[in-house]
Amino acid sequence: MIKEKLAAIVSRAFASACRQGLLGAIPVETDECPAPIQIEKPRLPEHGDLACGVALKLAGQAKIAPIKIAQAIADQIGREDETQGTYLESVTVANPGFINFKLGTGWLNETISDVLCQGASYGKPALGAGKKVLIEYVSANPTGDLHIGHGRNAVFGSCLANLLKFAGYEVEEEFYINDAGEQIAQLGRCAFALYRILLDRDVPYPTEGYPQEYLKEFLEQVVAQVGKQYLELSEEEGAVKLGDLTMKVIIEHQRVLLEKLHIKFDRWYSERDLHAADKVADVLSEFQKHGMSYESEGALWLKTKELGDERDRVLRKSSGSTTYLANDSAYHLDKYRRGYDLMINIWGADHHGQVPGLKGAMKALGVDETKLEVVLTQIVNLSRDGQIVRMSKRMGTVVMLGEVLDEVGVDAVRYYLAESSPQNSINFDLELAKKTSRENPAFYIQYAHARCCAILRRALEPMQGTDGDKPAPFTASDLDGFMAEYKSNPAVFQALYDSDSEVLAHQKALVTRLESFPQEVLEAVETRQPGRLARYAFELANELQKFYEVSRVITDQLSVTKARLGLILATKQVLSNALGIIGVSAPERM
RNA sequence: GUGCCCGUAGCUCAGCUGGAUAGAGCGUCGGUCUCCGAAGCCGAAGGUCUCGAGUUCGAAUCUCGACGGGCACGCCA
Repeated sequence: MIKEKLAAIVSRAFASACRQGLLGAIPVETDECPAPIQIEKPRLPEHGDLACGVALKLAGQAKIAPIKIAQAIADQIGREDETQGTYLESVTVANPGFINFKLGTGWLNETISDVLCQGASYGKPALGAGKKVLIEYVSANPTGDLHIGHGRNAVFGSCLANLLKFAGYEVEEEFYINDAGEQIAQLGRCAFALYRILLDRDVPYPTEGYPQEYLKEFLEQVVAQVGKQYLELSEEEGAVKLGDLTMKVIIEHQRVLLEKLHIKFDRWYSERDLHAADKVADVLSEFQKHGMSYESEGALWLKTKELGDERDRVLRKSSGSTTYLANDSAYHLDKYRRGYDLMINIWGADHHGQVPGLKGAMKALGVDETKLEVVLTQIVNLSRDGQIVRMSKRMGTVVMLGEVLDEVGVDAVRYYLAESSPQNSINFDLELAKKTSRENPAFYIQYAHARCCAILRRALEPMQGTDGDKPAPFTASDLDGFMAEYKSNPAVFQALYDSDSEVLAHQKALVTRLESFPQEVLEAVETRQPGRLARYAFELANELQKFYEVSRVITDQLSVTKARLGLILATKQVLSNALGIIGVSAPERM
């Protein structure tokens, strides 16, 4: 990476300047720069391609003006062998103490060559190698449809999984089904009543529970499957039977919907299995063994207050049934025993209050709780015609994920839901998303990719002109030959640049953007923010468009055409890599 | 009442391990196709970064306090 190479150069220059006693109060024997050397892209183009502000940070210790430090360091740089020739065009110093670099084309050309050599692996960091990660997300209750909030959780989890896979982790994606407990019993009661109502029986619908409207479509499917055969069951048996049938239909509905969003789980983990394998009882005895639980008022409590929570929490109610925390502890202990290096849960922010309890439980079990990360995704506010639609299961105004998908399309939904950082809420206006669907960022990025493909097709097609048709510029085997050259000789790319400084700036900007992809990936992984790559893809698309406006790719000069075709191929590759991580398709034409 | 998240252009959002004149998109207004996809590009207008203190040579960024919005505080799940 260029930034690293520059940082190394600055670091050597620092040591050299230091030895010569040019850095004020900083001792001459200091070899390691006491401030981090960060290379950044300046906001303004006249400040060069890259810049380093380390002199500002050293000013305090050196007790001399930052500009003098910058000058002293910059003076050392020209003497390095590596900077001779094509790599660095200029090194200048600017107030208040920045060192500004104007890049030559050496590294840029190597970047393009690198992209083409590495292809779909370009930008892949090595940090995940050999590490196993479990990402648990969505985990919606099997009692109803998925809404847009689930969609956000789903898209975020899926993008994070893609990102970590790209980074070399061995990733498993898991959906935890809460298919036990009181909510399922309640679903059963509602389902059995609605079943009979749909079959013209006059029975009362439970006042407590899920609204009829909400369950109707699922019960209609159940009726279609099983007919009248359960009509005469007792209330108790009917609730169990219809609850199970309805739940199956709902889970299948959720699975199909998620698949439409291009999400496929490796495992659907059932809470019932947890109970059936006595894992909840196990975890309770583990707590006991660690001396972390006690009985009081007929209930069993976990000593979470000792472990950073605000109070102790109940594990087993006086009724004898276990709490959500106990079940969840059992589930997470099971995850630990499966041996992952990292476990990430994606939860809706409305569950943030559970984090201390679960973390406390993991501490109580003596497992390394830092292996468990919980990412909270804030809510999605949907609006329609500018009116906010509140999401409440009790109201008929809920907009379901399926509806949004049908209206806006998978790619746009994934892009919009992936783009924002999880801790920020999203305002998703359906009418706006539809109205601007041709101009939305997802489309724009795809358009850029399609444009690259169109140019490459052009290179292989006969040219039609007013003075008659000309044969196709190149054949497929010509392009294969070019590719071999691109990979082995970065100098072929020298021909792509213009001498006009404004045009040259666009050309360099595009390559520089390709160059920063690996860094973007690294930062996205470290901060668990795949959304950064969505925004990166947009910026790359924008650089391509600017390049395209001023740089004709297919020209009558072979060396120029060859170099620019290579750049187009590289841009297409990186767009595709970035889109792949956020799960948006990269179309050849549109 | 307590805890967590958020507050940046008319709207939607970046930037937040402190650094140069705070950036995009949409919307608005104005340019731009005999030429590889104009679904594009260029330009203009639009900001006391909610407010107030503090730390600092320097704060949208860090600290504290207001104000505003959201969420959570069960022997529910």
